[in-house]
Amino acid sequence: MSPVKPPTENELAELVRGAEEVIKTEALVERMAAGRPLRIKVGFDPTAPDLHLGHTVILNAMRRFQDLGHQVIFLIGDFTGMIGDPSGKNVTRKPLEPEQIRANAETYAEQVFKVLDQSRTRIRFNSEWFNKMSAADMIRLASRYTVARMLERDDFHTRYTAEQAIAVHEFLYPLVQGYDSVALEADVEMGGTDQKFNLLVGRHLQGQMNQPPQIIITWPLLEGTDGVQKMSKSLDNYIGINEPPNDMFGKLMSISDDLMWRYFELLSFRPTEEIDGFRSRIKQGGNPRDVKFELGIELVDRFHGPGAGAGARDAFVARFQQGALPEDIPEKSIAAGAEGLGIAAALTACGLTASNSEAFRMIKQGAVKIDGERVEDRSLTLPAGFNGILQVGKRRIARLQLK
RNA sequence: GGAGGGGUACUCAAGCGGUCAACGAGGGCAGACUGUAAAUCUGCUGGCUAUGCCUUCGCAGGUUCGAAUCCUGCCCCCUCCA
Repeated sequence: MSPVKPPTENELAELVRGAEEVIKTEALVERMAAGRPLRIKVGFDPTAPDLHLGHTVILNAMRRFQDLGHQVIFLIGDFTGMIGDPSGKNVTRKPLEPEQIRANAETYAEQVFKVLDQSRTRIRFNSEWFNKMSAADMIRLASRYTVARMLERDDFHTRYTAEQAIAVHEFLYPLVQGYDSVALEADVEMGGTDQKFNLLVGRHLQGQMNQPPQIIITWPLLEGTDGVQKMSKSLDNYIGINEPPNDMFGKLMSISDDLMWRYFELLSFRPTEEIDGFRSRIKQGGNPRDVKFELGIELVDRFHGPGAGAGARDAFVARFQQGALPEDIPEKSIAAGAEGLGIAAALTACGLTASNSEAFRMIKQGAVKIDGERVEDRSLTLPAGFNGILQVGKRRIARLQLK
C-alpha cells in the first residue's frame, strides 16, 4: 500500500461531519499522521441486506476514509447473527445456512458499492475466527468483562430496570463484536450511537491483548421520514436505496424542513460551505422546497445514476404541481359478469384497499375517485366493460378493466 | 424450590359477569390547509354476501341465559427470597 498523506484540517472536519462522538480525536489525528492506510472496521448484520438511507450515513463516512487512502473492512457478523443484537425484541436466531449468508453478502455488495470504493474495501465474516474457537476460548473471552459493566450498557440497563428479560447469551454479543476488532487489528471502528458500548468493549479487549486500542467514531441514527424515530423498515419510515427514483424523490420531498438539514449534514457529500449557502438562501426568502429538490436530486443520482435525479424532479413537478397522473399506473384486469362489479370489491381486488370494509370506510371519507370523480355512493357498481382509473387518496392508484 | 405480580387489538394501556368489536394515548390511513411539506384541525382505524351476521382479549377446557371479566389445567414474562 502506498503511503497516505495526513489529512488537512478541512479534510478532517468533513471526515467526522455529523459524527456524534470521536474517542479520541487526538488519537485519530496521530494515527492518521503515521502515513499508512488505516484499517477501518464496520460491522453489519447478516440478515438485513435491504439497505436504506439510514445505513448509508456510515457508508458515507467509510467512503470518506477511503477517499483519503484508507482501507475499509466490511465485516459481516454471520457468527454474531446467531446471538441477535440485544435490542429487546430479538431472540437467539437460528444460524443461517452458508448459502444464505453468501447470498446476503452478495446482496450487500450490490448495494454498498453504490457508495463505497470497491478497490479499498474488504468483505470479511466473523465466523472465520469464531468457528475455530473452542468453548474454553469462549469462556476465557467471557472472563475479561464483568456483569456489572455489562449492565452499564444503556440497553441492558433500561431493560433490567424495566423488568424485561435479558438472556445470558446476550452478554456475549458485545464480547464477540469486541473480539472482532482484536482479530482484525482494527485501527478505527465506527457504528451507530447505539453501538458505543460494543465499540468500547473492542477497545478494552484490544488493550488487554496488547494491541493499540481502536479509535471509535459513533454516528447518529438517522431519523426516518417521520423526523422523530430512527429510520427503520419495521417502523415504515425509511427510504430504501433500491427504491425507484420517483418514490425516493417523493419521500424526500415529504420530510420536514428541519429534517432536511439533518439529511444534508449526514447524507450529502456537498461541502459544508455549500450547505450553509442554502441556509442563507432560505433566510433571504427562498422556498425551502427548492433546496429540498437539490437534496433529492443528489441522492437519487447517487443510487440511480447521473440524470436520474433531474428526471425524478421533473416527474414530481408534473405530478404534484401540475396534477398529472403518474406514468406507471399498475393495470389490473378482472373478469366480471354482465352485472359488473361492486366498487368496494373492485378497490380491494386492485390492491388499493386491504378489505371491503376498508374500502367502504374510504368511500365514506371521500378518499375514493373514479377517473378523478369522487365516489359518494358505497353501493355503486362498476358496469361490465368498465375501464378507468381508480384512486384511493393521493398515492394509491390503479387502472382497472372489467372483462 | 418458595412468595407475589403480569400476559387485552400495530404499540402502550383501561376494562374485571351483560350497555364490549372492547375507554384513552401513540402510530397508521383519509379529508381540510399546503410546498404530496412540517405543524394544525376533523374523521376513520377486525372481517363479511353489511341497519344484520361472524371471529377476537396468552392456550385449552368448564360454570352461566350470557365471559376479556368467574373456575380448572397448561404455556410464557417480571420481581423478591433461596
